[in-house]
Amino acid sequence: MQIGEAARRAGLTVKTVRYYANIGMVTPRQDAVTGYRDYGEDDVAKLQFVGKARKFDFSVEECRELLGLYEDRNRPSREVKALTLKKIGEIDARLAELQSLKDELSGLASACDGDHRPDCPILNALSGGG
Amino acid sequence: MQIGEAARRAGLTVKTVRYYANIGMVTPRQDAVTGYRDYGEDDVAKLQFVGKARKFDFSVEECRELLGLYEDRNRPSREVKALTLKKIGEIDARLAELQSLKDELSGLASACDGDHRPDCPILNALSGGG
DNA sequence: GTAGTCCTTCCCCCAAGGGGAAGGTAAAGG
DNA sequence: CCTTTACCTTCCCCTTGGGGGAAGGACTAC
Repeated sequence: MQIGEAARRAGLTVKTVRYYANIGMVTPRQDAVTGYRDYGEDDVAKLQFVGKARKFDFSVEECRELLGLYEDRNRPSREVKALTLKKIGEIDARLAELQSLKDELSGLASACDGDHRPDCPILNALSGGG
Repeated sequence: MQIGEAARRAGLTVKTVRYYANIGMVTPRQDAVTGYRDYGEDDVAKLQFVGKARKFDFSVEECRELLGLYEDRNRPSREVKALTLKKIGEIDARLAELQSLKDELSGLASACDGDHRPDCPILNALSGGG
Protein backbone atom coordinates (compact mmCIF):
# COMPACT_ATOMS: atom_id res chain seq x y z
CA MET A 1 0.00 0.00 0.00
CA GLN A 2 1.05 3.64 -0.37
CA ILE A 3 2.43 5.73 2.44
CA GLY A 4 -0.83 7.58 3.03
CA GLU A 5 -2.79 4.49 3.88
CA ALA A 6 0.04 3.03 5.94
CA ALA A 7 0.16 6.24 7.95
CA ARG A 8 -3.60 6.25 8.45
CA ARG A 9 -3.58 2.67 9.59
CA ALA A 10 -0.73 3.28 12.01
CA GLY A 11 -2.25 6.48 13.32
CA LEU A 12 0.77 8.53 12.26
CA THR A 13 1.31 11.41 9.87
CA VAL A 14 2.81 10.84 6.45
CA LYS A 15 5.70 13.07 7.46
CA THR A 16 6.43 10.90 10.44
CA VAL A 17 6.27 7.67 8.44
CA ARG A 18 8.58 9.13 5.82
CA TYR A 19 10.92 10.22 8.57
CA TYR A 20 11.02 6.70 9.98
CA ALA A 21 11.88 5.43 6.51
CA ASN A 22 14.64 8.02 6.15
CA ILE A 23 16.32 7.10 9.40
CA GLY A 24 16.08 3.44 8.53
CA MET A 25 13.66 2.44 11.24
CA VAL A 26 10.76 1.17 9.12
CA THR A 27 11.96 0.71 5.55
CA PRO A 28 9.31 -0.23 2.97
CA ARG A 29 9.98 -1.59 -0.47
CA GLN A 30 10.25 0.97 -3.23
CA ASP A 31 8.23 0.78 -6.44
CA ALA A 32 10.82 0.69 -9.21
CA VAL A 33 8.54 2.48 -11.67
CA THR A 34 6.95 5.28 -9.66
CA GLY A 35 9.49 5.53 -6.88
CA TYR A 36 6.60 5.36 -4.41
CA ARG A 37 7.19 3.68 -1.08
CA ASP A 38 5.33 0.39 -0.85
CA TYR A 39 4.23 -0.65 2.65
CA GLY A 40 3.24 -4.19 3.60
CA GLU A 41 1.22 -5.42 6.55
CA ASP A 42 4.41 -6.14 8.48
CA ASP A 43 5.54 -2.56 7.96
CA VAL A 44 2.24 -1.25 9.27
CA ALA A 45 2.64 -3.45 12.34
CA LYS A 46 6.08 -2.00 12.93
CA LEU A 47 4.78 1.53 12.50
CA GLN A 48 2.04 0.87 15.03
CA PHE A 49 4.59 -0.62 17.38
CA VAL A 50 6.85 2.41 17.10
CA GLY A 51 3.92 4.77 17.44
CA LYS A 52 2.91 3.15 20.69
CA ALA A 53 6.42 3.03 22.05
CA ARG A 54 6.78 6.75 21.28
CA LYS A 55 3.63 7.43 23.25
CA PHE A 56 5.30 5.62 26.13
CA ASP A 57 8.03 8.25 25.94
CA PHE A 58 10.62 5.97 24.41
CA SER A 59 12.99 7.96 22.22
CA VAL A 60 13.36 7.10 18.56
CA GLU A 61 16.63 5.36 19.28
CA GLU A 62 15.04 3.35 22.06
CA CYS A 63 12.21 2.48 19.70
CA ARG A 64 14.76 1.22 17.23
CA GLU A 65 16.19 -0.98 19.95
CA LEU A 66 12.76 -2.22 21.02
CA LEU A 67 11.88 -2.89 17.41
CA GLY A 68 14.99 -5.01 17.06
CA LEU A 69 13.94 -7.02 20.09
CA TYR A 70 10.38 -7.18 18.81
CA GLU A 71 11.57 -8.71 15.56
CA ASP A 72 13.92 -11.15 17.25
CA ARG A 73 11.79 -14.18 18.03
CA ASN A 74 14.49 -15.47 20.40
CA ARG A 75 15.24 -12.33 22.38
CA PRO A 76 15.35 -12.69 26.14
CA SER A 77 12.56 -10.73 27.79
CA ARG A 78 15.24 -9.53 30.22
CA GLU A 79 16.47 -6.95 27.72
CA VAL A 80 13.04 -5.50 27.12
CA LYS A 81 12.38 -5.32 30.82
CA ALA A 82 15.70 -3.59 31.44
CA LEU A 83 14.88 -0.91 28.90
CA THR A 84 11.47 -0.45 30.46
CA LEU A 85 12.85 -0.16 33.98
CA LYS A 86 15.39 2.37 32.80
CA LYS A 87 12.60 4.40 31.26
CA ILE A 88 10.60 4.17 34.48
CA GLY A 89 13.62 5.46 36.37
CA GLU A 90 13.89 8.43 34.04
CA ILE A 91 10.22 9.17 34.47
CA ASP A 92 10.63 9.00 38.24
CA ALA A 93 13.50 11.44 38.16
CA ARG A 94 11.53 13.84 36.00
CA LEU A 95 8.51 13.48 38.28
CA ALA A 96 10.55 14.40 41.33
CA GLU A 97 12.08 17.35 39.53
CA LEU A 98 8.73 18.67 38.37
CA GLN A 99 7.18 18.13 41.77
CA SER A 100 9.79 20.17 43.60
CA LEU A 101 9.53 22.82 40.91
CA LYS A 102 5.80 22.94 41.43
CA ASP A 103 6.17 23.15 45.20
CA GLU A 104 8.49 26.11 44.92
CA LEU A 105 6.33 27.92 42.42
CA SER A 106 3.20 27.21 44.44
CA GLY A 107 4.84 28.65 47.52
CA LEU A 108 5.76 31.80 45.65
CA ALA A 109 2.36 32.13 44.04
CA SER A 110 0.49 31.83 47.31
CA ALA A 111 2.76 34.47 48.84
CA CYS A 112 1.95 36.90 46.03
CA ASP A 113 -1.14 39.03 46.42
CA GLY A 114 -1.67 39.21 42.70
CA ASP A 115 -3.28 42.62 42.74
CA HIS A 116 -2.55 45.99 41.10
CA ARG A 117 0.37 46.79 43.40
CA PRO A 118 3.94 46.29 42.20
CA ASP A 119 5.16 44.40 45.24
CA CYS A 120 5.71 40.81 44.18
CA PRO A 121 7.39 37.99 46.13
CA ILE A 122 7.78 35.99 42.95
CA LEU A 123 9.97 38.58 41.30
CA ASN A 124 11.77 39.12 44.58
CA ALA A 125 12.61 35.43 44.69
CA LEU A 126 13.79 35.41 41.11
CA SER A 127 16.00 38.43 41.61
CA GLY A 128 17.18 37.57 45.11
CA GLY A 129 20.59 36.09 45.76
CA GLY A 130 19.33 32.58 46.60
CA MET B 1 33.21 43.55 32.70
CA GLN B 2 33.79 40.99 29.94
CA ILE B 3 31.38 38.24 29.08
CA GLY B 4 33.37 35.55 30.88
CA GLU B 5 33.11 37.19 34.26
CA ALA B 6 29.47 38.12 33.75
CA ALA B 7 28.72 34.50 32.91
CA ARG B 8 30.62 33.24 35.96
CA ARG B 9 28.82 35.66 38.23
CA ALA B 10 25.45 34.69 36.81
CA GLY B 11 26.21 31.01 36.92
CA LEU B 12 25.70 30.62 33.17
CA THR B 13 27.91 29.57 30.30
CA VAL B 14 29.44 32.11 27.98
CA LYS B 15 27.51 30.53 25.13
CA THR B 16 24.26 31.07 26.94
CA VAL B 17 25.02 34.67 27.81
CA ARG B 18 26.01 35.38 24.21
CA TYR B 19 22.78 33.74 23.09
CA TYR B 20 20.75 35.98 25.38
CA ALA B 21 22.53 38.97 23.89
CA ASN B 22 21.82 37.77 20.35
CA ILE B 23 18.10 37.36 20.95
CA GLY B 24 17.95 40.76 22.61
CA MET B 25 17.12 39.57 26.10
CA VAL B 26 20.13 40.92 27.99
CA THR B 27 21.98 43.38 25.79
CA PRO B 28 25.28 44.73 27.12
CA ARG B 29 27.13 47.72 25.79
CA GLN B 30 29.72 47.03 23.13
CA ASP B 31 33.31 48.24 23.34
CA ALA B 32 33.82 50.36 20.24
CA VAL B 33 37.53 49.48 20.00
CA THR B 34 37.67 45.75 20.65
CA GLY B 35 34.09 44.85 19.85
CA TYR B 36 33.93 43.00 23.17
CA ARG B 37 30.63 42.93 24.99
CA ASP B 38 30.73 45.05 28.14
CA TYR B 39 28.49 43.91 31.00
CA GLY B 40 27.44 46.10 33.92
CA GLU B 41 26.11 45.11 37.34
CA ASP B 42 22.55 45.59 36.13
CA ASP B 43 23.19 43.19 33.27
CA VAL B 44 24.54 40.57 35.66
CA ALA B 45 21.43 40.98 37.80
CA LYS B 46 19.27 40.39 34.74
CA LEU B 47 21.30 37.35 33.76
CA GLN B 48 20.89 35.91 37.24
CA PHE B 49 17.19 36.63 37.08
CA VAL B 50 16.81 34.87 33.75
CA GLY B 51 18.96 31.98 34.90
CA LYS B 52 16.71 31.41 37.88
CA ALA B 53 13.53 31.76 35.89
CA ARG B 54 14.87 29.18 33.41
CA LYS B 55 15.49 26.80 36.29
CA PHE B 56 11.85 27.27 37.18
CA ASP B 57 11.04 25.93 33.72
CA PHE B 58 9.98 29.25 32.26
CA SER B 59 10.70 29.34 28.55
CA VAL B 60 13.01 31.95 27.14
CA GLU B 61 10.02 33.91 25.87
CA GLU B 62 8.38 33.73 29.28
CA CYS B 63 11.64 34.90 30.80
CA ARG B 64 11.61 37.85 28.46
CA GLU B 65 8.13 38.68 29.69
CA LEU B 66 9.07 38.26 33.34
CA LEU B 67 12.15 40.40 32.78
CA GLY B 68 9.95 43.14 31.37
CA LEU B 69 7.79 42.98 34.48
CA TYR B 70 10.87 42.83 36.68
CA GLU B 71 12.17 46.04 35.16
CA ASP B 72 8.83 47.82 35.35
CA ARG B 73 8.70 49.37 38.81
CA ASN B 74 4.96 49.91 38.46
CA ARG B 75 3.86 46.52 37.18
CA PRO B 76 0.91 44.95 38.92
CA SER B 77 1.89 41.76 40.72
CA ARG B 78 -1.23 40.26 39.17
CA GLU B 79 0.55 39.74 35.87
CA VAL B 80 3.46 37.95 37.44
CA LYS B 81 1.17 35.74 39.44
CA ALA B 82 -0.87 34.89 36.35
CA LEU B 83 2.25 33.74 34.52
CA THR B 84 3.28 31.68 37.51
CA LEU B 85 -0.12 30.03 37.85
CA LYS B 86 -0.12 29.22 34.17
CA LYS B 87 3.27 27.59 34.57
CA ILE B 88 2.04 25.61 37.58
CA GLY B 89 -0.88 24.41 35.49
CA GLU B 90 1.47 23.21 32.78
CA ILE B 91 3.58 21.41 35.33
CA ASP B 92 0.48 19.76 36.75
CA ALA B 93 -0.55 18.55 33.33
CA ARG B 94 2.89 17.14 32.67
CA LEU B 95 2.95 15.49 36.09
CA ALA B 96 -0.33 13.74 35.42
CA GLU B 97 0.84 12.62 32.01
CA LEU B 98 4.09 11.23 33.33
CA GLN B 99 2.37 9.56 36.25
CA SER B 100 -0.07 7.65 34.05
CA LEU B 101 2.79 6.75 31.75
CA LYS B 102 4.72 5.40 34.70
CA ASP B 103 1.73 3.43 35.94
CA GLU B 104 1.27 1.77 32.59
CA LEU B 105 4.95 0.96 32.20
CA SER B 106 5.16 -0.31 35.78
CA GLY B 107 2.22 -2.61 35.15
CA LEU B 108 3.90 -4.00 32.07
CA ALA B 109 7.27 -4.37 33.74
CA SER B 110 5.89 -6.26 36.70
CA ALA B 111 4.05 -8.60 34.34
CA CYS B 112 7.27 -9.40 32.51
CA ASP B 113 9.42 -12.17 33.89
CA GLY B 114 12.60 -10.59 32.61
CA ASP B 115 14.42 -13.83 32.10
CA HIS B 116 16.07 -15.55 29.15
CA ARG B 117 12.79 -16.60 27.56
CA PRO B 118 11.37 -14.67 24.65
CA ASP B 119 7.86 -14.31 25.98
CA CYS B 120 7.38 -10.68 26.93
CA PRO B 121 4.16 -8.90 27.93
CA ILE B 122 5.79 -5.55 27.29
CA LEU B 123 6.36 -6.26 23.63
CA ASN B 124 2.95 -7.88 23.42
CA ALA B 125 1.39 -4.69 24.71
CA LEU B 126 3.35 -2.53 22.29
CA SER B 127 2.42 -4.69 19.32
CA GLY B 128 -1.15 -5.41 20.36
CA GLY B 129 -4.08 -3.65 18.82
CA GLY B 130 -4.92 -1.49 21.84
C1' DG C 1 -7.81 18.47 -21.20
C1' DT C 2 -7.77 19.37 -16.67
C1' DA C 3 -9.00 19.16 -11.83
C1' DG C 4 -7.94 16.74 -7.78
C1' DT C 5 -5.34 13.86 -5.05
C1' DC C 6 -1.52 11.24 -4.26
C1' DC C 7 3.40 10.73 -4.21
C1' DT C 8 8.58 12.29 -4.48
C1' DT C 9 12.74 15.12 -3.00
C1' DC C 10 14.52 19.35 -1.09
C1' DC C 11 15.07 22.92 2.04
C1' DC C 12 14.02 25.81 6.01
C1' DC C 13 11.83 26.03 10.78
C1' DC C 14 11.14 25.18 16.08
C1' DA C 15 13.97 25.35 21.54
C1' DA C 16 17.96 26.52 23.74
C1' DG C 17 21.85 26.49 23.28
C1' DG C 18 26.72 23.15 22.56
C1' DG C 19 31.02 22.32 19.93
C1' DG C 20 34.48 23.94 17.52
C1' DA C 21 36.97 26.58 13.72
C1' DA C 22 39.25 30.83 12.27
C1' DG C 23 40.93 34.96 13.68
C1' DG C 24 41.50 39.43 16.68
C1' DT C 25 43.37 41.23 21.36
C1' DA C 26 45.47 41.89 25.74
C1' DA C 27 48.51 40.73 29.49
C1' DA C 28 52.35 38.13 31.38
C1' DG C 29 56.89 36.02 30.94
C1' DG C 30 61.54 35.52 28.92
C1' DC D 1 60.58 42.24 20.92
C1' DC D 2 58.57 37.72 20.67
C1' DT D 3 55.78 34.13 22.30
C1' DT D 4 52.49 31.81 25.02
C1' DT D 5 48.10 31.92 27.28
C1' DA D 6 43.73 33.33 27.96
C1' DC D 7 40.47 35.97 26.56
C1' DC D 8 37.16 37.59 23.03
C1' DT D 9 34.62 37.80 18.22
C1' DT D 10 31.71 35.83 14.33
C1' DC D 11 30.27 31.82 11.73
C1' DC D 12 28.52 27.43 10.89
C1' DC D 13 26.91 22.84 11.88
C1' DC D 14 24.68 19.63 15.50
C1' DT D 15 21.04 18.07 18.62
C1' DT D 16 15.07 15.84 18.85
C1' DG D 17 11.27 14.60 16.17
C1' DG D 18 9.39 15.85 12.99
C1' DG D 19 6.13 20.26 10.56
C1' DG D 20 5.40 23.37 6.60
C1' DG D 21 5.57 24.14 2.15
C1' DA D 22 7.61 24.46 -2.68
C1' DA D 23 8.46 22.20 -7.13
C1' DG D 24 7.45 18.54 -9.89
C1' DG D 25 5.96 13.60 -11.27
C1' DA D 26 1.84 10.20 -11.42
C1' DC D 27 -2.71 8.54 -11.37
C1' DT D 28 -7.83 8.66 -11.55
C1' DA D 29 -12.27 10.92 -12.64
C1' DC D 30 -14.88 13.85 -15.29
